[in-house]
Amino acid sequence: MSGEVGEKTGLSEFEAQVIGFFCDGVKMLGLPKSIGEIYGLLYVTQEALSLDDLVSRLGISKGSTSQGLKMLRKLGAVREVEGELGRRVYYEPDVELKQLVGGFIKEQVRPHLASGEEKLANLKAMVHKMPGDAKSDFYAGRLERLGRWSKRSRILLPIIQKFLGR
Amino acid sequence: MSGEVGEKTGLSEFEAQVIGFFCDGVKMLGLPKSIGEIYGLLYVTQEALSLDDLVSRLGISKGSTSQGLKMLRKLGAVREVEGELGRRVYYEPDVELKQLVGGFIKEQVRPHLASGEEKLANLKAMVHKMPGDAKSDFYAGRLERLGRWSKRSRILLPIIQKFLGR
DNA sequence: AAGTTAATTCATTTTAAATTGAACACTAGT
DNA sequence: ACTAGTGTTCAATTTAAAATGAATTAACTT
Repeated sequence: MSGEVGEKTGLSEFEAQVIGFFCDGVKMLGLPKSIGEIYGLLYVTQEALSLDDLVSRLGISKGSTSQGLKMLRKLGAVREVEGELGRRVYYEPDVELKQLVGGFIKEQVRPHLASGEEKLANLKAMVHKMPGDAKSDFYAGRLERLGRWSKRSRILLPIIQKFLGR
Repeated sequence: MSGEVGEKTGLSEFEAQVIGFFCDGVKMLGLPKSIGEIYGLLYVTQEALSLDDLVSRLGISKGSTSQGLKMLRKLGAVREVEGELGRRVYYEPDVELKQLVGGFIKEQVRPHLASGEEKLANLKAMVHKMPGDAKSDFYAGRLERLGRWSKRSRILLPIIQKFLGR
């Protein structure tokens, strides 16, 4: 038995399945399973949940949960809500696809694209320093093409966001 | 030292950097580094290369290379070209972004989306069998929303493809 | 300021994924 | 049908990523 969702003590079959759904989803996006578990449980739960609620219901460690919430906050996928009494923080999910995708693009996609463009610039500089022979012409052509890929991707992102925002 | 590109024997600094560029790229897409190395070397090389060429220049195993090429073929990211003499197969990269994205969507994205929709259908069935109380209404609402996410993603894919195809 | 509860950090452990390489399979040539 | 050259498969290993949990920090209470 391999792909189980924690010890899922006290999770209904329905809840466990929804959580599994989100685990698959975040895996596809290259995020850790725990992120899917946390967001998944928040998504199927009407009330806001605290870190300790998540730990005890999901049966995962406090450390994972804390880190998972940190990431989810950065992605704008959860928001903190006022805890009734005491200083405990409660979380609820942001359920707007627009927000979720926006956060993912901003935090995960754009940084990679940016570092790629940086590397590309370095490579172009390297080709410039080469003797201008047939091979360096070939290289220049290939790099130019990569530049076009990068540019298109950059243009595409806001289109995606616009499409998903209503 | 951690993020090195193979033993890169006989790879020029320029080639190694281009390969690194593609390694980062495929990592972002959740594909193994070896895929990036193979495609990367094909991308910076004017001549078509055989499996053995890739093995010896990249310093990775035959097994990885064979599996990597298999995946790249399935993605439509490389094509076989006639080997001069002998029965050896030579590969060159498909450098059209349209093709690459199309293959990735077809092979990696659509299957996940499809299995997600399947799971969603199961969940909807589960809610139907529940007593019609406030909680099941909440569940139904959340599942409906997931359905909209899924539908939108499905509609978005061809838009992306159209945008990237010229 | 000592005590209490909540949350974070991070060195270690665990788990999952990718890589290896030897055995196997296919094809062509002799 | 044997041999040599190519390519694939898959059990075992390695590597990278994620999870754990004890120690630490922060925030509040009395």
